Amino acid sequence: MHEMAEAAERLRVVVRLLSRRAQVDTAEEGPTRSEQAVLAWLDERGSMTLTALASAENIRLQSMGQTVDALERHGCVERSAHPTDRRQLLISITKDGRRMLQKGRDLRQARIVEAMETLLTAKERRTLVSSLELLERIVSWEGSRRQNRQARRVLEGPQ
Amino acid sequence: MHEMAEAAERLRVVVRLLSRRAQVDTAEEGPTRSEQAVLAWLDERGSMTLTALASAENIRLQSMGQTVDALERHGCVERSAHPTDRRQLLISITKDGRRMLQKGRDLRQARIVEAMETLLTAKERRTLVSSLELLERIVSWEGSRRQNRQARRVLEGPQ
DNA sequence: TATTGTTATACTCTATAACTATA
DNA sequence: TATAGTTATAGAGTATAACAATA
Repeated sequence: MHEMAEAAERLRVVVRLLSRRAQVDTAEEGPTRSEQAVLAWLDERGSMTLTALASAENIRLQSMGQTVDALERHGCVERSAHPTDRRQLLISITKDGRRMLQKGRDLRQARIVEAMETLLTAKERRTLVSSLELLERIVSWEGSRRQNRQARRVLEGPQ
Repeated sequence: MHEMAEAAERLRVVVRLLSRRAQVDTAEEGPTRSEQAVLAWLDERGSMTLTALASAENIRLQSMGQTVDALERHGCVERSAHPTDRRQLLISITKDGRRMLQKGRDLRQARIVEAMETLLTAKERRTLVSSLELLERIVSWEGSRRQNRQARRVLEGPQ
């Protein structure tokens, strides 16, 4: 029991540090992390509404609106009218957006791949890969007690 | 080669989601995540200067100043004069600070421990624990190409 | 001159509240 | 009345720049 509490603590810390590093590593260049996530969804899905994007990322509609606004200002996405429901707007990725997506992937992966290859043995790399599935399971778990105040996340998406 | 790029991508995504979950899970109650980290350092080390805290968390002195200011306003830490060097201020945790630290630990760990115990088998838990050491190694790696513009981090601390 | 710290300002990512337009 | 989206505002967690005090 104590053992899992300690593991949870270490996980929390390392996640916070990794998260900050991811933020710092791509400053100045390429899309921000949340922009990157949106571009990846649009690249995979073709086009999505704001509501769908917000639900996919498990954030509020209004928060997603700000990210999409920024992407639109940079010419990475476009809004277009929904064919039948005039309340909805379909958001799609542009050619420039795809370029940004690739640039973001390259920038973000470079350091972490180098770290994995430099620091870990082949066996350790396998352990790490195995644990990814476990972390993904944990992060998509909704908890047993209270429901989130928000709609279910759709976690099977890209980034 | 491709395999590690994919692993890096998955790691990046899961870290971002875990990080947001950690943010959301403790809203409204207890210390914020960065306050929590500072309280944990002070609890372990007794007292530290602002510079030492900033270096420990690998953030700028000015950023740490803001976190410490907030903690001081809430009565969780105190500043006191350094015995010999009048430029330095020693920051230490108060009794209220220790209470907050414990509260934060309880709040933050509850969900993740429950997830680990509910979702993972004993073997999977061992895999996860093994991978923590690997992630810690990766996050403390400085990279081979360019040096960070910042001082080295001291990573062996608590949270 | 180098080190420690403060103050001012800004950006990212998320939130809530109040609103409009359409179904 | 419910749903899709916008606008305004705020807080957490960083950052940089310019400064003052002390070593």
